[in-house]
Amino acid sequence: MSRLSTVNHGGAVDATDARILLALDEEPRATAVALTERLGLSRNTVQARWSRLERDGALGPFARRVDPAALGYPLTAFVTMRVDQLRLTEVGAALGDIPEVVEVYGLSGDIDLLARVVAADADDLYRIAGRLHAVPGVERSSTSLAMNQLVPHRLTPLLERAAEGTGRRRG
Amino acid sequence: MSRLSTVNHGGAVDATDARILLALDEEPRATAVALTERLGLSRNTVQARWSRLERDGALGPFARRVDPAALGYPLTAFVTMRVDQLRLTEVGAALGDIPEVVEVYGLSGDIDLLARVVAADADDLYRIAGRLHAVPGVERSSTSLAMNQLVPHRLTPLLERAAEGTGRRRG
DNA sequence: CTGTGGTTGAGCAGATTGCTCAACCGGAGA
DNA sequence: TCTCCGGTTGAGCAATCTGCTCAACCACAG
Repeated sequence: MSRLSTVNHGGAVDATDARILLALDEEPRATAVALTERLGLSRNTVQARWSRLERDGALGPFARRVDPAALGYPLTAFVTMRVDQLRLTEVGAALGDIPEVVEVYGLSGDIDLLARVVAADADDLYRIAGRLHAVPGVERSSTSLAMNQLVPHRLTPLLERAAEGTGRRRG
Repeated sequence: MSRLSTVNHGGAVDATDARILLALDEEPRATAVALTERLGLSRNTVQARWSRLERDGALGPFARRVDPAALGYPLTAFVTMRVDQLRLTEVGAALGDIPEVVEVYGLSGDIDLLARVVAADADDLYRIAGRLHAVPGVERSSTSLAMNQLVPHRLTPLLERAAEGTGRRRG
């Protein structure tokens, strides 16, 4: 395998990939041909890399782009939990059964779990928070409502950084 | 009132939209024609709704699909912070200047801010955490490493719920 | 020097898109 | 009940794009 601008394997994204991703970020519905022109690459290259990114899992599921607010869940809250470590798996499964639980992380430190939940309104959130708290194995939980997004989700800065040394691989 | 392709306004997603989104989730590169067949809708409908979803902001930026790990940042951590409320905006801006800060929420409760950060490795994380802590206005911060994802990010359950009363309009 | 792998340009049949039009259909309002 | 309105549908068409294959290049590793 080469290293200079390699369609690398394993999950790394090189500068060219990053440029493709940035272009797609600006124009999600762009065709391969459009990227070809914008990036000055050949269509073959664009398609090969794009396919690879999609296949190698560098791109998460499409649903990540869906805005919960548009779906009818304008409220977001974070629930921190302390749980019985022996029942961690069980708790994870139980949380997974709650549709409004969007994601759950196991954390280091004195908080065991962090769950991000969405809700239709305050009552809904109250109900959901209660449901989380009631999960067997959960010893304590605390719910914080997301009041505003100081920094909305973004990866662009990192993509731009990755795109900088165009053609170069990571050191 | 809006007239331009108004399936529903404001950002609500109806059952048909949800079905389209679910289909796209299964096959992100699906063509409109493919969706047409899979969903039993006309091509016109699919295209009109898809365009609307894209334009009305029901779909977040493409970059949300990019996996930080593939980008070279396999570590995720959550940093909770208490800040000088008067300097909240200032702090937000400062956090936004740090590329590894993927998103920041202002929270209710005794924790003011929750930042999600990604890092290349432990050292990198340590450096970034330090940088957050050093932001003027930040009084206290605590970093927790995301050890594992008990529930990986997903919206499918909510989409399925929304898709259920197919043919029914928003409530 | 040679093998390897990524990139490029070319080509082609077939699929897809963007757009427009007319006809339908059900609900809201007159 | 009748009429208007907006969403849905089917159809059609030119232009574009995709999927795939090939041969030629090029830089690097061995």
